[in-house]
Amino acid sequence: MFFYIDASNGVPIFEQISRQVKYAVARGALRPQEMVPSVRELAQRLAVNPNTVARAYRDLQADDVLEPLRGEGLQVTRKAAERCRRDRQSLLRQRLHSFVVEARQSGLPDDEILTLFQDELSRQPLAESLP
Amino acid sequence: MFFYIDASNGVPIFEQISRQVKYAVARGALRPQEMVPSVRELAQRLAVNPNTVARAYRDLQADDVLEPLRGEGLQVTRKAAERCRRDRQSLLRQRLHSFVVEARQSGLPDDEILTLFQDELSRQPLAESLP
Amino acid sequence: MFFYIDASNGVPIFEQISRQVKYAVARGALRPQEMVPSVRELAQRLAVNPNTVARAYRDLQADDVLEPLRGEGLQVTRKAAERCRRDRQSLLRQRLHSFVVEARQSGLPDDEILTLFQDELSRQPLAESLP
Amino acid sequence: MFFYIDASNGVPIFEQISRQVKYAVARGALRPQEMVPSVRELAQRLAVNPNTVARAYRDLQADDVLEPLRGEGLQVTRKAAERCRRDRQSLLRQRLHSFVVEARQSGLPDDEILTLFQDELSRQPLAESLP
DNA sequence: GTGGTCTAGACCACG
DNA sequence: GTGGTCTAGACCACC
Repeated sequence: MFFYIDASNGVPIFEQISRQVKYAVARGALRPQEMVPSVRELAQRLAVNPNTVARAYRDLQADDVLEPLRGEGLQVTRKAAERCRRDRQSLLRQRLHSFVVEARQSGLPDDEILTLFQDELSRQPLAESLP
Repeated sequence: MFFYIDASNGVPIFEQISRQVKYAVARGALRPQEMVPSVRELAQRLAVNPNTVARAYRDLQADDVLEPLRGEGLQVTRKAAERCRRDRQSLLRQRLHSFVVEARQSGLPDDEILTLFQDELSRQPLAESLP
Repeated sequence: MFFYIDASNGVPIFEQISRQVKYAVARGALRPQEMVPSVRELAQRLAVNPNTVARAYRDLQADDVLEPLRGEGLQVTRKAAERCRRDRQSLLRQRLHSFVVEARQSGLPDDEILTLFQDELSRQPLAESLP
Repeated sequence: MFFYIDASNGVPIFEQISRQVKYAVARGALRPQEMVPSVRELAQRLAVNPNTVARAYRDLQADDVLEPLRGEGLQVTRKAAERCRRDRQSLLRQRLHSFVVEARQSGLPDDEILTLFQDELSRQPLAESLP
């Protein structure tokens, strides 16, 4: 299974879903031409409203990451891999940017920001972050 | 002065205000016993509705960062400095945590995460981040 | 139902609402996991602005009495019952305390204070106080 | 000295002052024809804005409890004693009434309300309540 | 449908 | 002058 939803996260659920699909494609866990789970199935698995999954899939189609396979469901597009790697980079950059802006505004000195960052990296071993 | 609001930020304005007050206290730009700008004045300065500022100030009272001086306005509490430094640490930690979780999930290798981070730090010189 | 608002009471409406929710939970009229009326519905029922109800509900979330069920509404938290019973006790104690302080300061002898109290208790039969 | 102000009480300061003057008259600590302290002096003693004391004195004049003695200050009126005893009774009744209403609404059983009351009475020995 | 944010403007209490 | 409450109504995001 390739993702995990945190309902008390502030980030909208539909966006968590669509991002994680992109990330899965970016890192090769989901390959072009492969089918994604049906709306119903995924909704049940994540204990989430089907509308929410549908919305995520809709967004992913708009981004040319998924495309319908007539009557069969949705599959990852051919160009998805490249696109998702680009998106991953820019999504992360963007989050990082806003974090650094805030950290700077807060007046925390650079060395302490760096310490926080290294702490965090070492606290999250790679293994547990890919359930 | 110590406020900078970004209306197209996703983060609610009232929360940007209350955070920045906390940060200002945390870094010593605003000291215990000092008065904060009046609701009306700050509202005008930020081109924002007075109710929005009032809400931020109300939240800060609930967090024991501000207290009323009857008929005079609001002042920073005695214990605010300590509290705000703690809050700053935990607010930033929290944002960093969710970033690292996402970066890891995205499958981006650690060295590239680090590169992103260093890029961002060097791209935002200290001077321009405290307007 | 469990609300009765007195607009000419001095006590702000939003606070009357949040208190009564707590009391309803404390006495078991509203149980953990149960949904509270929607903001709009309650506002209409009490002939009050929706913002006012929203504020009460916001305060209750801050007190961990309510929690959002995304897109569904607000429900009473699991720990609410215990918390509300404690709050009820302390809210009433506090009011009683300030009353007794004032009664004593006024120089009214203890036996007359007691008489006032008993009068009041017998004048408000239980039936009419839970409309 | 016959009263004591609690600034963090919710009750407006000017009202605390005027009530306590009435109570002092009611219990005979302040007698008809006696002078009350000047606005300035009392304001300084209570560490309060002179306007606040002035407002209290204004209200007391409107209630015929104080009257000006040309150029000398304010004195307690002849009819004040009777009037203040009446007011004391009705002020306390009123507070008690709203307390009982709330206690009943809260669903706390009568015997527990009574227990709270007795606790409070025994916890505040007469001596310390008249500083 | 739900709650959340924001604006605009009125009114009040306090000092 | 200060903050606080309330109303009215618009707009948005989420489910």
